[in-house]
Amino acid sequence: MQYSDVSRRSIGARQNPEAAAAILDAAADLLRREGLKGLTFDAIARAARASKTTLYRWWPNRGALLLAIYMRIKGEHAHPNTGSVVDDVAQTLARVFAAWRNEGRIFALIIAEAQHDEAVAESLKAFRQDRIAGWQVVLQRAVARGELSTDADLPVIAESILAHAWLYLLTDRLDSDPLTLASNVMQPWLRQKLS
Amino acid sequence: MQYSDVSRRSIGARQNPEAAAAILDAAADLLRREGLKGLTFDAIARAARASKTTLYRWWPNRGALLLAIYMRIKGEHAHPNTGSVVDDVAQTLARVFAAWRNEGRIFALIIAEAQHDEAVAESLKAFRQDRIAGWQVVLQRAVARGELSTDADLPVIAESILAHAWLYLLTDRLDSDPLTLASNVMQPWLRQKLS
Amino acid sequence: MQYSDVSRRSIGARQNPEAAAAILDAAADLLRREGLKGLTFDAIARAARASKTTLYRWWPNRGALLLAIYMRIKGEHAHPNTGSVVDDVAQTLARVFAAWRNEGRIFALIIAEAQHDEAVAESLKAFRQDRIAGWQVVLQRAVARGELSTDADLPVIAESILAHAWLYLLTDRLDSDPLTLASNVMQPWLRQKLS
Amino acid sequence: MQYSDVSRRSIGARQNPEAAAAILDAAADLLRREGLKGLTFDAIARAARASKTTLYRWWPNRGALLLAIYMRIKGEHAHPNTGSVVDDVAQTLARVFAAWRNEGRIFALIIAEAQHDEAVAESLKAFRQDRIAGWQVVLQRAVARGELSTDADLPVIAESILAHAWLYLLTDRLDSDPLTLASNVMQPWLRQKLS
DNA sequence: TGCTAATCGAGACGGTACGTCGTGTCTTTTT
DNA sequence: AAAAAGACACGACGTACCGTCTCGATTAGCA
Repeated sequence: MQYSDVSRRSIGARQNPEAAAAILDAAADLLRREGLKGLTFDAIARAARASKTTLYRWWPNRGALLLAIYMRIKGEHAHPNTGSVVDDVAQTLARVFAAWRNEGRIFALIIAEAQHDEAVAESLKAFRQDRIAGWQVVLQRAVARGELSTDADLPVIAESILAHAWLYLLTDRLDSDPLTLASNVMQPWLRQKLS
Repeated sequence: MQYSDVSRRSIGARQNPEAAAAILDAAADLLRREGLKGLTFDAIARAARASKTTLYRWWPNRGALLLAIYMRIKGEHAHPNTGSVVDDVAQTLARVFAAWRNEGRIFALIIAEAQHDEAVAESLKAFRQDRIAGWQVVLQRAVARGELSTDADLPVIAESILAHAWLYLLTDRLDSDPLTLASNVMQPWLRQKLS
Repeated sequence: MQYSDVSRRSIGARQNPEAAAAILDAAADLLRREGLKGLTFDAIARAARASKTTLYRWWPNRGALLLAIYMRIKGEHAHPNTGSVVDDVAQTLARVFAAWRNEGRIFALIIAEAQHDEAVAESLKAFRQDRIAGWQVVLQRAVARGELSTDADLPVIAESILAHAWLYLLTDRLDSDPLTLASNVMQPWLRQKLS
Repeated sequence: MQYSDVSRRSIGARQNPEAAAAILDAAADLLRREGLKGLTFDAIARAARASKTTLYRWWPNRGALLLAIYMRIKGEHAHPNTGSVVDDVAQTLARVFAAWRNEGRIFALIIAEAQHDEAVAESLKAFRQDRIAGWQVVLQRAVARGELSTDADLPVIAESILAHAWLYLLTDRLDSDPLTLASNVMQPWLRQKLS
């Protein structure tokens, strides 16, 4: 099956963003329709009327492509600011879990792919570090509010959140209540515990 | 490279245990030497001097084979009792990480396989719940010692430990210092916090 | 386009002659219809409903395949025995030229292929030596008849005939009169020259 | 590997001879170093620091390019006059074979290319007829000397020499002894035969 | 004792994907 | 108008794995 009707041309000695867009569209579509097994470079090229060379020029391996698909679908998001770090975490987890569910668990597949593909592992590492950094914003606000101690090890907390999120993804529990999870994860770090 | 020197014969109208053993040995060995990529049915058959028919007869897919390898390798183990929950956790993590490293990260591949193999996912779930239960022993001793509050949610703590262990496995950080990790994970739950 | 309707199965741990036959049929057909450019391993496999692996198992390179096609089309032939070596050569050349014409000049393509493919060159060399040996039969009869001197260097004469035949093939003169050519080539070697 | 260090620029609305020269140099060099397989438009462009556009503008196909390379390399040469036709032929063959060897057997590739390129075939035909005419000079001297009969068919003899030369080229036997070949080819035509 | 039935090694088979390479066309920017 | 540069669609290359199959040899248990 073919995704685009027409193929594109070169636009000179530089990469054509239209090609990348068409490829990602076709790939995301394929993934949704056929699952991970159907997401081959051959099939994507066929569907996008692109050449495999072009695919490999943009993304040198399957993992890079998966990450690109993921990034494109995920979109941007700001961290919520509810005034409570537990709620902030809960809301963020809710949004992330929803996204993971809708995308056919692409992200789980990326993690799986990283287990036997060095390059994917590398890309995933960079992505993970970016996410860890992202959580710091939320946590720093909690410190400012006095919810967390000023000497709390924020990267450790961020990684803990991430570890739980991944576990829930990998064990197919994305339907769990995010608030409960957020509470379980964050509770021990809070300064004033509920009596 | 070839694992067995001689090939086996049929021993009549029943399965030959030697064949199964040779196959699992060869598979485990391949996994250690060549990594996850090299663990193909073709390569295993070649190395074990077995026929693909035999492999497929016993283990119809890669997931089944992986679980068989893992079950064969992993042995039993008791939880240590050092008098400090952080040390207990650290020692256990050290042992688990060492095992995971030596096995060529089979367990990571099983998690990966579970992402697109229902049967493997099911087996993995049972295994995970067993591990969670196992941690309770260590944590209950900590409660008895007064390190943890009596109303601490032990399954939540156990799952937190597991989440971090998995994260470290999946992100290829099995060489990290187990004590640091144990400390980071357990610290917030301890009763005596630093003022 | 597809040549065979059904694909074949394995017939055990040995090559299936039906597969080879279907492949050669499809290849010959493709060559006739599409020319040398269309004769790719991919296209042949597609047309014959065979896997590329099977093609490569039988013929490791294009030249070997070309030779096989040639051999299959060419068929067997005995050297004529007219009582005159010039006529024998003329008749054989006539038959060879006719075959070369009908086959879309496959043999010229084989020679061409041999110019940049070591393996083809090797196969062609073996074939050529076989042909040289074949000519000896005709020449020995001529020696017996007294047409050629007993100390004539038969391989040299045979190679001379072959050189001329190749030249006519490669320069697209297969329509030339074989008797004139035979006469030109053989005349100087004959013992009794026509006055 | 790169043939030119710097790339050239346009010299206005006309072709840049430096570009043509660099391209032919690079092509000839590539042919010598990498063989016929390595002589691709991509590789030439890379080595000559030229753009493929320029290559295709000047030589629309491989045959045209090959002929250009050959014309550029081959120089002029006179036929030797040793007093013996066999030696004349031997010396000429020696020179031709040496040239063919040094050129990376370009001429063989031209013959090959002519098998599926009409234009190349045409050029090759003209070249061949020129060579036949060239041989007449040598043969006429032999007639004058009495080595050949006055009613010998010189074009036939010339073509015979050429047929053998081509055969040796195409079957990769350019290292053969030219004197033996010349003797084998010319012997039967000589007037004084060994009794 | 001979027959049946299942297993074994072996490896060919049709498929399909891989990642790379060459082809000929194109656009852009510079001269 | 020509030059370098290089992206593009296309499609072939040769290899690897997959899962299925057929074969001939083997051997235990049943008749």
